[in-house]
Amino acid sequence: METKVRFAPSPTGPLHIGGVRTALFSYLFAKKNKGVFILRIEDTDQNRYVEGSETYIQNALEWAGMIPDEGPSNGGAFGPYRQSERKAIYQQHIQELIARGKAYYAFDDAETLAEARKNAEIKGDTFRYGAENRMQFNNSLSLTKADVNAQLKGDYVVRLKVDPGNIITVYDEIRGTIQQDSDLLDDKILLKADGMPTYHFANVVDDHLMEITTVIRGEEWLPSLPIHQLLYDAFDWAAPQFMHLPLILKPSGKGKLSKRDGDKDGFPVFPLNWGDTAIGFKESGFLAEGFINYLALLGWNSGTEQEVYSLKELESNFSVQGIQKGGARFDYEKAKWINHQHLNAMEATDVYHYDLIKKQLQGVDSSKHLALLELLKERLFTLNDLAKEIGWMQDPESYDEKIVRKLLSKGASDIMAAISGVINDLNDLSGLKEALMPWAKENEINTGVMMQSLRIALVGKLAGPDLFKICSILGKNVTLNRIALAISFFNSKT
RNA sequence: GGCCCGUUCGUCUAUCGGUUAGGACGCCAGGUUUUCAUCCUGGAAAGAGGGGUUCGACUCCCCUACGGGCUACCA
Repeated sequence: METKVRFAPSPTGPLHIGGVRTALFSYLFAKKNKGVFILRIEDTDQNRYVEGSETYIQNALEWAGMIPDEGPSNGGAFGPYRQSERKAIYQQHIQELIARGKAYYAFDDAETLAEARKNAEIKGDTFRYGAENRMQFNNSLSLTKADVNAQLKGDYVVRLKVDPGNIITVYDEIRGTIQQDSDLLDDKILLKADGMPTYHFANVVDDHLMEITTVIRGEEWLPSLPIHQLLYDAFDWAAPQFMHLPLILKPSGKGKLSKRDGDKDGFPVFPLNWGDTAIGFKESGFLAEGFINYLALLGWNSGTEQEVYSLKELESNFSVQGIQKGGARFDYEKAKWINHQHLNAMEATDVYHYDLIKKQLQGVDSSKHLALLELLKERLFTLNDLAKEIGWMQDPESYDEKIVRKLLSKGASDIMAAISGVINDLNDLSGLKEALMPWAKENEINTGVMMQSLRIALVGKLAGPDLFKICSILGKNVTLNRIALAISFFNSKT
């Protein structure tokens, strides 16, 4: 049987990093098994619907390189792929469940239930709408047929009829067998008063109809797995296999990772920008593969010591055995390091394709762009790091005075003047090192002082890439000019 | 509160009864770079606690602690 995995987010805002990882594991599992990856939009809650979310989800998946084989935008044989467009399907199936005696109508209003909940709480109990008390409420099990028919003209919901006294056994591929006493389960609402299904019902019906073989979702769904199993049983359907992924936790402290953590410590928790309210990994200078690579490592490992993977490598190396049970803390430093590995492995010409890179290169002579990237890409952890690495393309605004004083006492001005002479005799500066080093030796000039003086003259401080490469990129005129500028500054200090 | 899941260096993790408990990020030191970063080498750093089972437990079982999730006509 062909493996079919779905990613089923709700369009309630930008896709969180945890959602992306669920998508990633689903995608990887599908690809690993030469199966199908499906996107299904779970928009059954009209109150929480946020405009633009679906587009965001699509864009995020596309950026990450996880293109769905079937979904709302590209269709497929099992559509529609938006739950809001499948109302008739749910209606039909809810009728089947009622006919089978596995579900029933309920007419209790919100106040009644709220009060019952409050009373239970006062007694220290957990409120449950179930076998032990369902006859005390207004529903098609407790009311006469005539009353039910009358009530059906107004608002109603449909509830699952959970039989008491059973031990429900479910199986999770990551955690193994899990058992649950059915007495502790609620008669969950399957169909809401607005005619829309709840998650539990829509999910089971759709997964079955779409012939999903493997359900991969967050750990928060584990407690409702027995309910879902009951639903499959009620329809006489075979349940798919289940994998419940561990959560992504805050970098430190308690709880799961939230947008707030990112805002506080200045890192993204979303794949892409969401208006100006949330920053994305993409805009923060991450390569899609670096981002995905890090995410894969949060809760999965190959069992080898390899940590840097391309998407393709992840697709072929992915395995359920490598999925972690416990939650994983988010670590932005490691994420950047992974990104750095990917960046470093790229050709400069490929790095140059990124808009983020081009933006930082604006105002720089375009004939020098590639040479700059060649020189600097190994220093980048994110694409956005380029700007601070090319500061020396501008004449220095100031000189590190502490170093200047030190160099002054060692005759820096005279050395620089002499260097100017050497440079002046050169046609271009690509051979500067070969010219300057022997010259210094010959004239018994301290190379340390020479190099430091030159660096201060060109950069203003003792930092940055190889000096001779800097000179070469800057060119003869700029180099000479900066040395002259530095000499006059040095002299003003004496 | 009830139910469910989890727990190896600070962090991500390897180990699937017998190991000097391995790797990576971060940190520290040294080297390369006559600078900084990169890079290379080295170092410090872990089995939550208590009971079992076993010749032998990080590994299997139980209890406790801690962490997380669920407990909506939200997903």
